[in-house]
Amino acid sequence: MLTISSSPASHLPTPARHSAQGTLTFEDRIANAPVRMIEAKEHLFNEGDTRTHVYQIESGAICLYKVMPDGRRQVLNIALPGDLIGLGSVSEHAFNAQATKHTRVRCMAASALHKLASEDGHFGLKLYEAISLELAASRELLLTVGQRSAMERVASFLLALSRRNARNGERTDAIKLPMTRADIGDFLGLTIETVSRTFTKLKLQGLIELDQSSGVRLLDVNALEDLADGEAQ
Amino acid sequence: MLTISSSPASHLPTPARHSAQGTLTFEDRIANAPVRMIEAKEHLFNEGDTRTHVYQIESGAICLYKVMPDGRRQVLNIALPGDLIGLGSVSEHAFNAQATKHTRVRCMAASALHKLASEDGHFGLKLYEAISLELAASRELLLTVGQRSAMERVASFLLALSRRNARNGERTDAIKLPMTRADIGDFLGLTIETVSRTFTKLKLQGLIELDQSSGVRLLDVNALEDLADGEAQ
DNA sequence: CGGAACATTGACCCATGTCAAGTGTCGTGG
DNA sequence: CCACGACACTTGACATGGGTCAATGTTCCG
Repeated sequence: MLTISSSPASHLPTPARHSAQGTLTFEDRIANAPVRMIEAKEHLFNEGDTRTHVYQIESGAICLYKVMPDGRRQVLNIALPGDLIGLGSVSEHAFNAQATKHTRVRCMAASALHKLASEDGHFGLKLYEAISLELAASRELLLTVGQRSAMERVASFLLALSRRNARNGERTDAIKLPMTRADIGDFLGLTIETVSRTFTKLKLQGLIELDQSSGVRLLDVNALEDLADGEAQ
Repeated sequence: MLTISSSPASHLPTPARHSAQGTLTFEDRIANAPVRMIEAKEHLFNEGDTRTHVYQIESGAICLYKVMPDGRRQVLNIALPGDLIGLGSVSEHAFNAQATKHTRVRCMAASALHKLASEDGHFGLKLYEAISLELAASRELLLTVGQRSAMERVASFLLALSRRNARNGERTDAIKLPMTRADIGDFLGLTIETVSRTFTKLKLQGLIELDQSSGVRLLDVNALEDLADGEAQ
């Protein structure tokens, strides 16, 4: 099942309580960390930058991607509100993080996180859980990009966004795409043209409805699921 | 840079020392964990199985893969000696693990690991580091599968194995492929035929030499690197 | 209103998939 | 030691999904 972003700890209820050691919980700390605003197209960090902070998205969307010397681009994830980005143990970022729209993030110093984790095992396990969800999402995307057809990829993608909405208590049949066709294409390993053609094909088949190219209504979720799983026709 | 398997902690020197709390280090524990033997084609675990253990490979190779209902298969990683597999926080495995040849693994109960991590932050950070390397490798593979051509994918793959050899102090210009063309194909998102044709193409270009289909000699690493990075011709 | 950025659509092409023979290579049993 | 079968790999001929290039539409914002 394709997943948009890792959706870590933040989605659990986050009561303001204290851990055994009397320190603040992971959720508390993030919730009170300083905010930073990023404009559309602005980069939060680039590949090769020193990993200074870990961020949690409050609103907006951040596109995580890698580029090849000739400009080919692979989007690794599209991080949405609630998601943590920048986790990892290597001292430099291995990818770029760019806002697709006006975005607010909470910033926590990586060194502070590291210190807390080494002092409080439960805190460290939180990081471990968060990153292991990211890994699962990355592997799911790998399956999609490596094995599925264009139709199947786009169907998987739409369902992933729908599930994401479900988790946030928003409607599951109406999706607002927080990114361009180019971002979707580079996420799914397709060109803009193929993404566009695939949307129209899905529309002609009566599975979706398009509203101004960034609004999508899912008309037949079951059919989309069969498609995504390669069980169509 | 494409990486074969995550290559975690185990590659650091592993002197038998004790951590601050007087408990054994991660490396000590793994090194003394019970061994299990697996025959070629046998599964270590399957998708959906309860995550009971974390394993470290001593010898052999384990192919990690996901399958779709219709049988399409994506190999996520090919774990080699030294690698940890089965890390993650979800209670069930999200993929299958199958030996490609006779393999020895060390087994550590996941519950014990979890307990140790919650008690000793440094121990937890080790897990975090190990899994974050896996994530980086998975994302690198995603770039390869999503953006590179067949030639570029195979070149990246061979170089990944070569670097892997380098880290183990083995020769970097002679590679023994521990898996079939089918495994390679499903790893790179290609068919067996395309993998085979690509090998012969590389051979005709004088970049590699083949010995009985599982031995590969790299004749021009620089050219292979240019190829892998999309900088050829 | 005008222009830039984004999206759609069409025509064509090509890299890779599919299908179908072959050709090793290896292990087993006669 | 050889014959045989199983399996993996290679190679060829052909088909096709998705890429490329180019034109047109649409949306949005100054």
